[in-house]
Amino acid sequence: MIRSDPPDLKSLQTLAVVAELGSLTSASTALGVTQQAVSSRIRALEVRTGSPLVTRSARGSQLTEAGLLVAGWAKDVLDAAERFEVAVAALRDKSHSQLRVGASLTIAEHLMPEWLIAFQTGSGNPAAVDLVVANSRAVIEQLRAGARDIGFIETPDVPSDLESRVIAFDELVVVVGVNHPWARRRRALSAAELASTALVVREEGSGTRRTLELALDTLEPKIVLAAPASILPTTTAIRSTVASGRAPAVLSSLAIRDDFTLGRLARVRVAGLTLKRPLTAVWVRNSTGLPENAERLLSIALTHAR
Amino acid sequence: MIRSDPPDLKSLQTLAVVAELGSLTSASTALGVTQQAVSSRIRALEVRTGSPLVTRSARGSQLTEAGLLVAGWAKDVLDAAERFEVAVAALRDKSHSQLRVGASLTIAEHLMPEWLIAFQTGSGNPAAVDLVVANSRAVIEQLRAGARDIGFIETPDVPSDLESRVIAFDELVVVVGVNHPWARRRRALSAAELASTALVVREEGSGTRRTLELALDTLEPKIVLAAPASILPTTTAIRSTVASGRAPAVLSSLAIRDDFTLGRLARVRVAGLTLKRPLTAVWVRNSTGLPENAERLLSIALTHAR
DNA sequence: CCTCCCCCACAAACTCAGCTTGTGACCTCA
DNA sequence: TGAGGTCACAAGCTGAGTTTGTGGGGGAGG
Repeated sequence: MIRSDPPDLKSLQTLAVVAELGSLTSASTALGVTQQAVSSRIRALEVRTGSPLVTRSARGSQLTEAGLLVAGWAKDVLDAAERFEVAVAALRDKSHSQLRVGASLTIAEHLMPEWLIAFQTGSGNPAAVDLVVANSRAVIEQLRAGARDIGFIETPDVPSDLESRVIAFDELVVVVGVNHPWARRRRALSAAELASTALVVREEGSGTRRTLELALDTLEPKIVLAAPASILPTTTAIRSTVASGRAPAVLSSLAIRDDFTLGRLARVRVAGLTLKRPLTAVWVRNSTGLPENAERLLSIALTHAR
Repeated sequence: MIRSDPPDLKSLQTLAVVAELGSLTSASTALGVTQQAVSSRIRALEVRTGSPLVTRSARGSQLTEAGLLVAGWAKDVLDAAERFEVAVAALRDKSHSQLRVGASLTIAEHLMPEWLIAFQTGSGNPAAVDLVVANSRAVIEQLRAGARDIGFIETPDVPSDLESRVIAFDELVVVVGVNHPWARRRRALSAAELASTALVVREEGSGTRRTLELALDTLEPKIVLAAPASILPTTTAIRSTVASGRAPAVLSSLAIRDDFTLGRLARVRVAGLTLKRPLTAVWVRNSTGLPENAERLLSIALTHAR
């Protein structure tokens, strides 16, 4: 499990700025370091990639073909880092915040970072966001107590004393490692086949497991889930077990987006079984209505979920 | 343009390993550093995020609620970093490679990293990939000369002496900054409106600009493009100009995926104008057929493009 | 209850990657 | 030809992150 050393984000950022400004010197002033520091960062990147990345001239520096390519790849990493930063900032700025948001874990993890960036970008006033992560029940309690302006939860059971709006649907999907026989199946799996197979699951009481049991329960004839292959505490642990091992798992499609596109996991379709649960925005009903910032975040969430 | 300091990937990786292994000490051996180093990295992350991330005990360390959240966000960054690493490795390993790939810039930049990860992950033998980036004509020449095993290009004009297969379609889209009036339009733009507006464009001869001119040319009555607002050399430069400024641009949908989800750019629909161009895999027709590795990359490309 | 073991925190010394400072070569443009 | 720009090389510095060394504390097992 010894991966290679991760790339240095400062160097990647430097390359991006050089690409934008067209010279090492101007990039150095923009970054607040000396020209030599920029020069050395770029050189280090060139050593690491094994190709010249910029053509230096007396009139500035242009990216080479390879440089453009690397800069493009670097942009993906830097964008991901920006999402991370904004999300963490929201977690930290619990003080003097102008918008207090509650969210369940899946939403906070996989959707909120994008929403928050759009929230900060879209408007002139950079409102401080206070994000609290809790399960659906706790989010609802905090809303009622006036401790949150708006909440995002995953359960279908929304109390009637709260306003709510469905944002999107989270689908649970069956996934296997790419070497699992099911990965090459053409025909859809039957619900009975799935239920009779030992799965890797979260501990009892987890939302995803409960949703699966409920869905199987509605089928006729009733199907009971086989004993699990193993019980693991986190989604991440399940993910890596499935990727390397032999047992399938049922996970939120939000949680496995990357693994799917990266080819680490394969999705298996199941006939006659849809495991959807709504992602819902909730807020308290009162005369003043939804605060403006909360309103904006809600509309962003609706837009992004499409 | 002075962004905040980027996060330290080593710390993020450390958090991920701690989450997986359940103790700082075991994580330290996995990472090849001392327990104190791991402890200090986690502590630094905790200072940065302003919340405790792990609960230390005599039996190991579990992630807190906040820790799980941060670890989830960190995973996105680490995955992006992995894509970067693999793509760069392909660029560097020009020697003793078992698969020689040619690709045009857009494909190499936005699709190849994912394909390469799947390529390395999916099979037991980690073949060295030699990736060369060039325009479509150069890729075709290299294929004919036997210098490449397979190529991926963006033009519809595939010579008939080569085998080819369409992978997907790249669509050009009209984008504006989020504060641009078009961003709030409900009705689609007309082609004439678009053409009479000054755009930010690549220099003459660029593929995207050519595609736009051709599409407008097929309309009846013929529409001629207005003088550009500015001419910029790279897609990145166009992107930031559009994001902050007043002029629209026409860009590949692949190039602006992130800006769109991050809320930096907004897409504008144009009535009666579809700017699609095929992304095509090409290889030489010969008796031995496509080498096995090239075959695998092709099928990965087909799968991922869906 | 005591002892051993494992896990983690604290403190001080170290070390080297990356920075700044200082300088010079080179190109371009007027 | 000189002035103003760009970038590279060299040497010293500096501090963030590391190792080394040590101690506290909680569980497990006798």
